[in-house]
Formats: sequence, C-alpha cells, structure tokens
Amino acid sequence: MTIFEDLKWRGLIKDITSPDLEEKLNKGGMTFYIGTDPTADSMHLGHLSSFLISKRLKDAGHNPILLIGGATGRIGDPRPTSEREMKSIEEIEHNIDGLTKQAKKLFGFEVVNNYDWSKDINFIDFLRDYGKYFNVNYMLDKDIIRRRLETGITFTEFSYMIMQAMDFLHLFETKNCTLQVAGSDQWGNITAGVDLIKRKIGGEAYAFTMPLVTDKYGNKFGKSEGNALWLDKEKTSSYEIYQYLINSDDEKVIDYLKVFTFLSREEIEELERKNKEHPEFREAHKALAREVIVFLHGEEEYERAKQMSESLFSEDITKLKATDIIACLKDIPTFKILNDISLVDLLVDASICSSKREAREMISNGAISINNKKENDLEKIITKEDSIENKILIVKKGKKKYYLGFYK
RNA sequence: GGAGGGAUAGCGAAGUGGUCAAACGCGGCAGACUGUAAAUCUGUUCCUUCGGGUUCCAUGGUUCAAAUCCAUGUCCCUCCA
Repeated sequence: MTIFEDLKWRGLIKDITSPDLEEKLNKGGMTFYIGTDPTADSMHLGHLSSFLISKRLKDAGHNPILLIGGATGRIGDPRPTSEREMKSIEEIEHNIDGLTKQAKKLFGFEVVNNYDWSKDINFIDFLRDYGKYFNVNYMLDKDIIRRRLETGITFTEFSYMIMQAMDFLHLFETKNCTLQVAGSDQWGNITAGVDLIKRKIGGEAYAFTMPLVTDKYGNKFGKSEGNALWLDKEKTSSYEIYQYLINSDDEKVIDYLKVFTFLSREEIEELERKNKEHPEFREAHKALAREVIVFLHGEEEYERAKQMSESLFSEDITKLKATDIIACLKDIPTFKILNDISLVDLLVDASICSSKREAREMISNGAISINNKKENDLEKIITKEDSIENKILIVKKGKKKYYLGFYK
C-alpha cells in the first residue's frame, strides 16, 4: 500500500489542491509544514491527528517542519462565529515556549516560529509586496469570511489569511517547502498560500486537508466536559485520557484507531471484526487507549492508567489498603478533609458540586457514593468513621467520576 | 452622515406592565436499563441559612409593581448616502 492509499484508507485526506500530489507523496522527498497558533501552552488531543500525519509522512520519506504561529497567534484566526479575544504578548510568549518544547519532545521535528520573519515587515512594504496579490473579492469568497460577514469581522482577523499565505511563501522560498498539511477548517488559508506562491513567484506548491475528527454528533474530538484533553501529562493525566478513549462511541472507535494509531490495516481490521462480534469486550477501545497513551507518555504511564481504571471499575477498591489505594489512584482529583463536615458542604468545598443545591440534588438522585457505597442521606455528616484507615475517603459522583479525600 | 430593527439563562428562541426565576427546543448533569458504549425512558439545569435573595446589555427614571414603559450610553444587524 502506498502512503497516499494508506492516508486515504485512514480517512485522513479530505481535499487536495492538485491530483499530482498523489504521485509526489508516494515518491517521497518533499518538505512540508504543519502549523499551529499558540492559543494554549500545550497541544490537545484534537491536534494529535494532524501531528501524527506529519510522522506518517516523515516515515514515508518526507521532511516535516512544525510552524508555531508567534505572529499569526497575535492576530487570531477567524472563527466561524465571532471575533477572538486578543491574547496578551506575555501569554503568547509563554504558549510558544510550551508548544515548542512539547513538539520537539513528542515528535522531534524542526520547529519554526513565523514571528521571526514577520515581525520586521513594515506596513507600507506589506501593502506593496503582498497586499497587491490579494483581491478583496477573492478574500470575501472564502467560506470562513463569508460566514463572518453577517456577524462582523475586523480588519485584523480579515488579514489573517494573508499572513498564513506569507508563511507558506517564506518556507517555500527559504526551505523549499512545497506542501502544507492542515485541518479542513484551514482550507481557505492554505489555498491562499498556494495562490500567493503561484502569483508572486510562479512557484508550484501543494496542500491537502484532513477531515476534522468528531464524535458521532459532530462535536470536535478530544473534549471532556467541555475541557480539552491536553497532551501535557501535567495538565491531563494518562488516566483521564484512558477514560476518554475507553468510552469512545462503538461506531467511531475504528475511525479513531485509523487516525490516532500506527496500527496496520490488518491489525485494525482484526479489531473491527472483534468489535462487531463482541462490542462489550471493547478490545478496539482498549487498543486505542493503549496505542495513544504509550505514544504520548510511554509504557509505564499506560500501565498505571490501565491499572487504575481496572481497580476503580472492576474491583472492590475498599478491600485494598489505604496506601495501595493512594498509589493506584494517583491521578484523580484530591481534596483535604480537616474536620467532621456535612456531606453537602464537603461536596461543595471539594469542588465536586458547584453549589449546595446541586449537591443536594446529586445526593437525592443517588449519584453520590462514599467508598463505593451509595449515600442518600441529605443530613449525612462525614466523620473519621467513614474513612478508610482514618486516612482517606473515596467519593464517587455519577458512574465515572472519582475524587480522593485525605485526612490531615 | 441618515433611516429602521435588535441585545433575554451555555446556545437558539418565546415573553412586550403584575399570574415571570422567565414557555419551548438543543446542550449539560444525574437516575433506570447496559458493556465505564449507544438508543430509550425519567428527573434536573441562578444562589440560598428554604424565610428569602440576586437576574433579562449598562446607567438613570416613571410606577404600588418593570425583562416589558421613558431617557442616555454601548454593541450588533439591514437599508440609504
């Protein structure tokens, strides 16, 4: 199977700028780039698929560059809905730092920052050297801009695509970078780059986008309770990632395996078969969690996340010793217990519930368990009697969320 | 610069003087069923010492009473120049 066929089979190619790209990709030797803006100090699971593509292409003999958008991040890529808040320079610097380290560590590719070549272009030169290549009608015709005309868009964000086009041109000229890979929402920006290269210097550049990975409702992949799942294990533990992946929709899990793992076609088809016959064994889900976590954080982290999940969901945790529980529950949220306290107050103080009203609702619904025993008493006072070995208290909210309380 | 329309809970959207803590839909959370899945059904979705308190862009005002009326301001949309 050629690299192009492999990418196609994995569902990683949505649009390509030219059919010639297939042959070029299969031949190898292209320098390509993939970019991200410093909107946070870590990448999240949603970024992973595009960065894994870079690795796939590298393994197929191409040469990757990761671009961190120090300049574009100061402007803000237009969202379909509304204008972005501008981020402070300090925050952007901090984020660039985090992303650069992470990208080097995880992928080991060359990292560049577009601020380096954009910061000294003055306004008049910009208008003369670049602005002349962009017809406003052309820009207005881009999907993302059209969608914003209703709600309004500032000149700043309107100009974003020009900056991204300039990046492609710059890398084309200085590093012979002829290919850009991005998520499908970037189509307008990357074709702007391909066009700029053609018009300004008559060069031929290529690009392809990959589909946005979504859950079965079309929501972006990689968010749990509205929070992104970060690739930095200090920000999101392996356990949380394990839980997220193991709970993937049955009908999406095979798609995820194709996108997020390096398992071969045969291996994935085997898992697909197993998933169809016995979905309740969740072999595909487990493989997904294993592959992703081992790639991100290593074998040891994966074993811990798995062990922790198993002890929480399959065994009677209360039979374990407090020290063992603490060791295996390392990654769940913790809180301190100082004195005897009513359960309602405890739930609020420990940020398990956001208000007393909600805490009461949870308790009367039977959503709260103390040491795996349902607690329905609204007046319940938590004392050391309730703890395990006078040391810890395991609180469960709903079916899946655990919290660990420590006695001081 | 001119004329008109609009801003309501996470989102969409009703409400146009008291019966409004604000219909309805989506989303979220929880319960049942399950496989830590989906679908389905049920409950819930500002805070509370359960007396009440604070909300409908902002600030003033009218009124016994305002999301609802008036004034000013801010932001957005449409049309005209």
